[in-house]
Amino acid sequence: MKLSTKSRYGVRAMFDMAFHAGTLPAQIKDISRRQNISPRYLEQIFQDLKKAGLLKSRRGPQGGYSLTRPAEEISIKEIVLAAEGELLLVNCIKGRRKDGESPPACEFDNQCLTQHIWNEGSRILGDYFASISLKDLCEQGQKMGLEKELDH
Amino acid sequence: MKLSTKSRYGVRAMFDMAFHAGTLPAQIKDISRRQNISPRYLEQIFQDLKKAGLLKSRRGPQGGYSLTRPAEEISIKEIVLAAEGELLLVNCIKGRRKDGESPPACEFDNQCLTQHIWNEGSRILGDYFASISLKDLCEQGQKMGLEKELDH
DNA sequence: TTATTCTTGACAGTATCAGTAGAGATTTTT
DNA sequence: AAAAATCTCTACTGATACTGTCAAGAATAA
Repeated sequence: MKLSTKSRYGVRAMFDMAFHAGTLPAQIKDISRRQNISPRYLEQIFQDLKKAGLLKSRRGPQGGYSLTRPAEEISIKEIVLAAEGELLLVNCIKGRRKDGESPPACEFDNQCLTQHIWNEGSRILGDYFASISLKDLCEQGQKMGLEKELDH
Repeated sequence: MKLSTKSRYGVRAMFDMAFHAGTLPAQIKDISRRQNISPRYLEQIFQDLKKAGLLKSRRGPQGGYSLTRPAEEISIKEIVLAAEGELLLVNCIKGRRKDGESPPACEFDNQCLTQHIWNEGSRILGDYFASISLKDLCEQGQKMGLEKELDH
């Protein structure tokens, strides 16, 4: 029931980008240094975040990554979702495809009382994460007196 | 971010016991048959639930397990807690022992903005699980027309 | 052209999960 | 006292996912 480090690093990295944002894209090496995350690993995470449409990139000198949207429009939920793949406490019924080819669902299917609990729990958690934006984190960081190290 | 099968099986098994409760203790073999859970694995889970004080046991013929408290006084949170060991989305700060020997905490410690989010998420999830009792599940099971198979 | 930076895919060690298994302890029944 | 039923404890195992590392390549700015 633990979040993977991808989620935690992902959120930290995205916050870092929003907090230290300058005019030029932020680079892996700076983010990984400030956040103490393995740069090679962060690369992978950023690919996930990019696929999810949260980041855009630019190669070459002066290149790097930048947020695709303003910080107040990016929620923790989106980041966790992109990093984790999904936000479900159980695997029971995920899928439920329309083409009839349903994945190996729980054998109790709709008769399962506990299914509802896990789904509701997932929803509640997702709603909480959705209620927090990167901007919220930035404001909190400023209150705490975190130093801004402007990227360029 | 998935719950382990211990939690899911644990809740199902505890519900099963509450729902089919007779005068004598419920036995592993009956519960595992009805819930389609490996009996040897369920043994292990029940040891955890027993250590947590949710179950009591009796050996020998006519022996088995029974709930230590009425179904309305046992919440899903307690079961998940017993099976999962803890209800925390991250490992960052758990521990914080008083003897100074603190476990390897997150290097950012209190400066970590995201820590608060994960802790709050854990709390919210725990509160939801705490709001549901085994009795609630039993009532729902009755509404759904689940057949009771009284143990003895 | 060169240096910089992201991109893609493969690889590996470790830990955890999910389950199996065997031998032992306790209790009831006969 | 013996036998059978049931829980108890510990160890083991195969599969999977997690948490990285690494190498070679592609794009871009200077």
